[in-house]
Amino acid sequence: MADLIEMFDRKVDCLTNQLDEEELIDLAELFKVFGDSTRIKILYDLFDGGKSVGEICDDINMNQSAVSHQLKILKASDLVNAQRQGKSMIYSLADEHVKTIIAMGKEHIEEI
Amino acid sequence: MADLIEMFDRKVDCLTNQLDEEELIDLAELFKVFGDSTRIKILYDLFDGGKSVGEICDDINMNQSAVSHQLKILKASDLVNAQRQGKSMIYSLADEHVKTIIAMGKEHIEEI
DNA sequence: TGAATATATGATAATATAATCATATGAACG
DNA sequence: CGTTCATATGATTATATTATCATATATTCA
Repeated sequence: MADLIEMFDRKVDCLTNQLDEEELIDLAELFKVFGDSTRIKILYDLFDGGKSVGEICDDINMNQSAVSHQLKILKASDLVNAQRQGKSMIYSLADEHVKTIIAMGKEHIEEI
Repeated sequence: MADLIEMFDRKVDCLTNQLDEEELIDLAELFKVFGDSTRIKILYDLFDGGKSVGEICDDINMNQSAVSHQLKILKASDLVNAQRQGKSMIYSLADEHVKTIIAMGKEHIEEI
């Protein structure tokens, strides 16, 4: 029941386009995840499809432990999915939002 | 709505112009600015127009010094503009990108 | 000019974050 | 099983960040 009420509240928020304090805090949490160069390199590296941890390490030139720690954060934020394939773990972008969010940021930086 | 989708597609296309490491670091810097709840509250508070520091403090319920420090960071990132009006400083969003970036984040959060 | 108001700034302390190192877990295969 | 390869995790340390406090600067107006 609480779920329903919460869901309803979210719909209403969406309609009125108002964000309450808690949502703004969640938003900040989300952007904080994008706000680290290692993580954003990982995300960008995954733009062209799923990759193993080892491949990511090679691509962005960071050691395995650092990458693994950051992948954990990305996964906890639902920005990437993980899937085992033999000895490897294949990470991939969770959805298209990741791309659009990065695209928006890029646009701002380029001062279009 | 179709306009929006079209716009996002264009942005994503824009991403095919590859980002180099330095640009990715700049991007992370930008998102880091959005990744703090005080700053994002300030930005959101400015959605409906320019406000003085005092008004912002009241709206988001933070003390003047904290707000001023964060406004400085927002200004350095070109996310807000400042303009003196008598004894007050009026801060306003620098451009529409701020709104679209926040809107993208909101959409991601709501779709989980 | 001097008081009052609005904002900015510098120093500090508390907290958060990320890379590194060492080690643990898990899968494949002889 | 035991070894090897791939990834995850925990502890530690170095660095970054933020709110707070005290104070400085800037503007208006009597």
